[in-house]
Amino acid sequence: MNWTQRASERLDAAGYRSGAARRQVVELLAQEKCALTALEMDRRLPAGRASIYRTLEQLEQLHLIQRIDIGGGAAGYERLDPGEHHHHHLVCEQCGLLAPFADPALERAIDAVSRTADFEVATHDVMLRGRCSRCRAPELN
Amino acid sequence: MNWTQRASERLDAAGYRSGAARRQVVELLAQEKCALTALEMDRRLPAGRASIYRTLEQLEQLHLIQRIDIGGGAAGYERLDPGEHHHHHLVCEQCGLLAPFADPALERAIDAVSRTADFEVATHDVMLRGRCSRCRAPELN
DNA sequence: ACAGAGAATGAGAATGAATCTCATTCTCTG
DNA sequence: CAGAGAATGAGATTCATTCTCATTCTCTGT
Repeated sequence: MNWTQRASERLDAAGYRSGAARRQVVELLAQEKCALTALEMDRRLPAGRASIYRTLEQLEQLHLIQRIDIGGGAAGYERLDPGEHHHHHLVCEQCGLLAPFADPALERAIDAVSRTADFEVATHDVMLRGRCSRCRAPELN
Repeated sequence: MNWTQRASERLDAAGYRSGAARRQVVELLAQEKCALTALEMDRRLPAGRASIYRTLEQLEQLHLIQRIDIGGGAAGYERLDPGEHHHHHLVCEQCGLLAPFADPALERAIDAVSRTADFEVATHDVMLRGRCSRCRAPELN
């Protein structure tokens, strides 16, 4: 079963109704490999902004997508597949390139802090910022 | 030498001129213990918004303050002292409480990833989100 | 001291992201 | 297949941030 099907089923099960806008957003997210911003979706789809944000909110609540903070006050959204494991991102401050990475030691350290803290930790974000290899080789641009 | 002095000296050395707005921002940041948003500063100071943002940009460039992303599309700024060691934050998603924490194992894991990555990593952010102990004990509110 | 070059300031307009409003359209259920 | 009420989307609104530019202020050189 692919992500599109899983998402539709879970949305239905949660009591939401199916509509044109929701289908468009789910399909776009299903195709895309990396994170997309809400306004980028608004540009690419005929659906209205409000419906796009509403759908993203529902999908996030059901853990079907992950919202990631890509500097500049904007958020990106990407598909969350059950098999794929949890990962974080490297962002190039020059060109905006987003690259995923995963590291068990990092996750272990975060889990340890979460257990110790006087907080009920629900989620965490890690973002490494710098320059990608492309931007470090200016003669290529 | 305190932070206010250090900041003023470094700003002067960088070629910026001293003005009323800059002094106000530096003094406010010097007093405050935790992160402040730019608009909070705008509310508390007679200085204009534009000057506040300009000063924050200069201070950040000189590593005299640190900009931290406190969800909701807003940024907080806090003083960076040379002696104090690097730390991250826990944010309460209910009341917005910001609490600092530091963890050597976490830093080691991040350094290891940074070395391995095909990126020249300059900075990193870690944010743990959840509910603070106060918000978990609703009878107290 | 002080004049002058040009940096700093701040009021308000502009931009960008996200949220809200509400009349209309569409989906399911009975 | 009718009706209750959810979904939709155009546009207004809010909030953070950035930009513009006329005015004020800081330094530097004399």
